[in-house]
Amino acid sequence: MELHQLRAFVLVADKLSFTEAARELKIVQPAVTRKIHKLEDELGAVLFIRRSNRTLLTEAGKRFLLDARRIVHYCDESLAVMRAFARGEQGCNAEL
Amino acid sequence: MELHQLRAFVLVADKLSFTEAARELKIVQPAVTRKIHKLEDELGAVLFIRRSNRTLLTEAGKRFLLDARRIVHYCDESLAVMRAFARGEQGCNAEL
DNA sequence: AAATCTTACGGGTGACGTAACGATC
DNA sequence: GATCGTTACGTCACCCGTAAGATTT
Repeated sequence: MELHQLRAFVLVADKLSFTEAARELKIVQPAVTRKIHKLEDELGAVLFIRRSNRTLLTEAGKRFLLDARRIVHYCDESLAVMRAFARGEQGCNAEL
Repeated sequence: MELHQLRAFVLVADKLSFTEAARELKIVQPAVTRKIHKLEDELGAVLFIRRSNRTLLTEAGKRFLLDARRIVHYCDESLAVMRAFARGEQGCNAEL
């Protein structure tokens, strides 16, 4: 399980569309399909119901979305904090 | 930023040793070095003080460790839950 | 027929492992 | 001189994009 998979999953879940998610991620639809499929394999659970026109979340998908969203959000936040912190204290702080 | 980087970081921080972390990850030391360096580049902050024999956390490293540990733990937990969930309800639950 | 997701295929980037190097005790 | 982290290098695997296929409206 990797972050780029979670980011893709959250986007697809939000848009309920692989096409839209791909556009936002600035990659191509097949790439999104592969990311999600690999994630599903690793989880051992199907996350979406693909119905030609409509894309829906399964129960497992709904459940996982809560976690995925929180994880992604937390990572983004932490990354921003660290970058700000680093900017503020350019010289790395040794403390031996 | 990816999970495998965070996992490596947490291990190195715990052991305070790239060598030990590599052994646990079942990869080789240079691979760990590269993971950490890439992570540091992305964060824009140095995480470790490499002092020949000793490896220490910088202030930035200490700070980031809290987040990284939580994120990794949360991912592992969520993954376990999802797998259990999937095991319990083999047939994916449609709900259209 | 149009739109959407999937599968197949070829190519490029990234990560790994081995080996050699530098530094510290 | 032994240990530990880094750098260089060649190889392999993974992921992407293009193209073609299947399905539904």
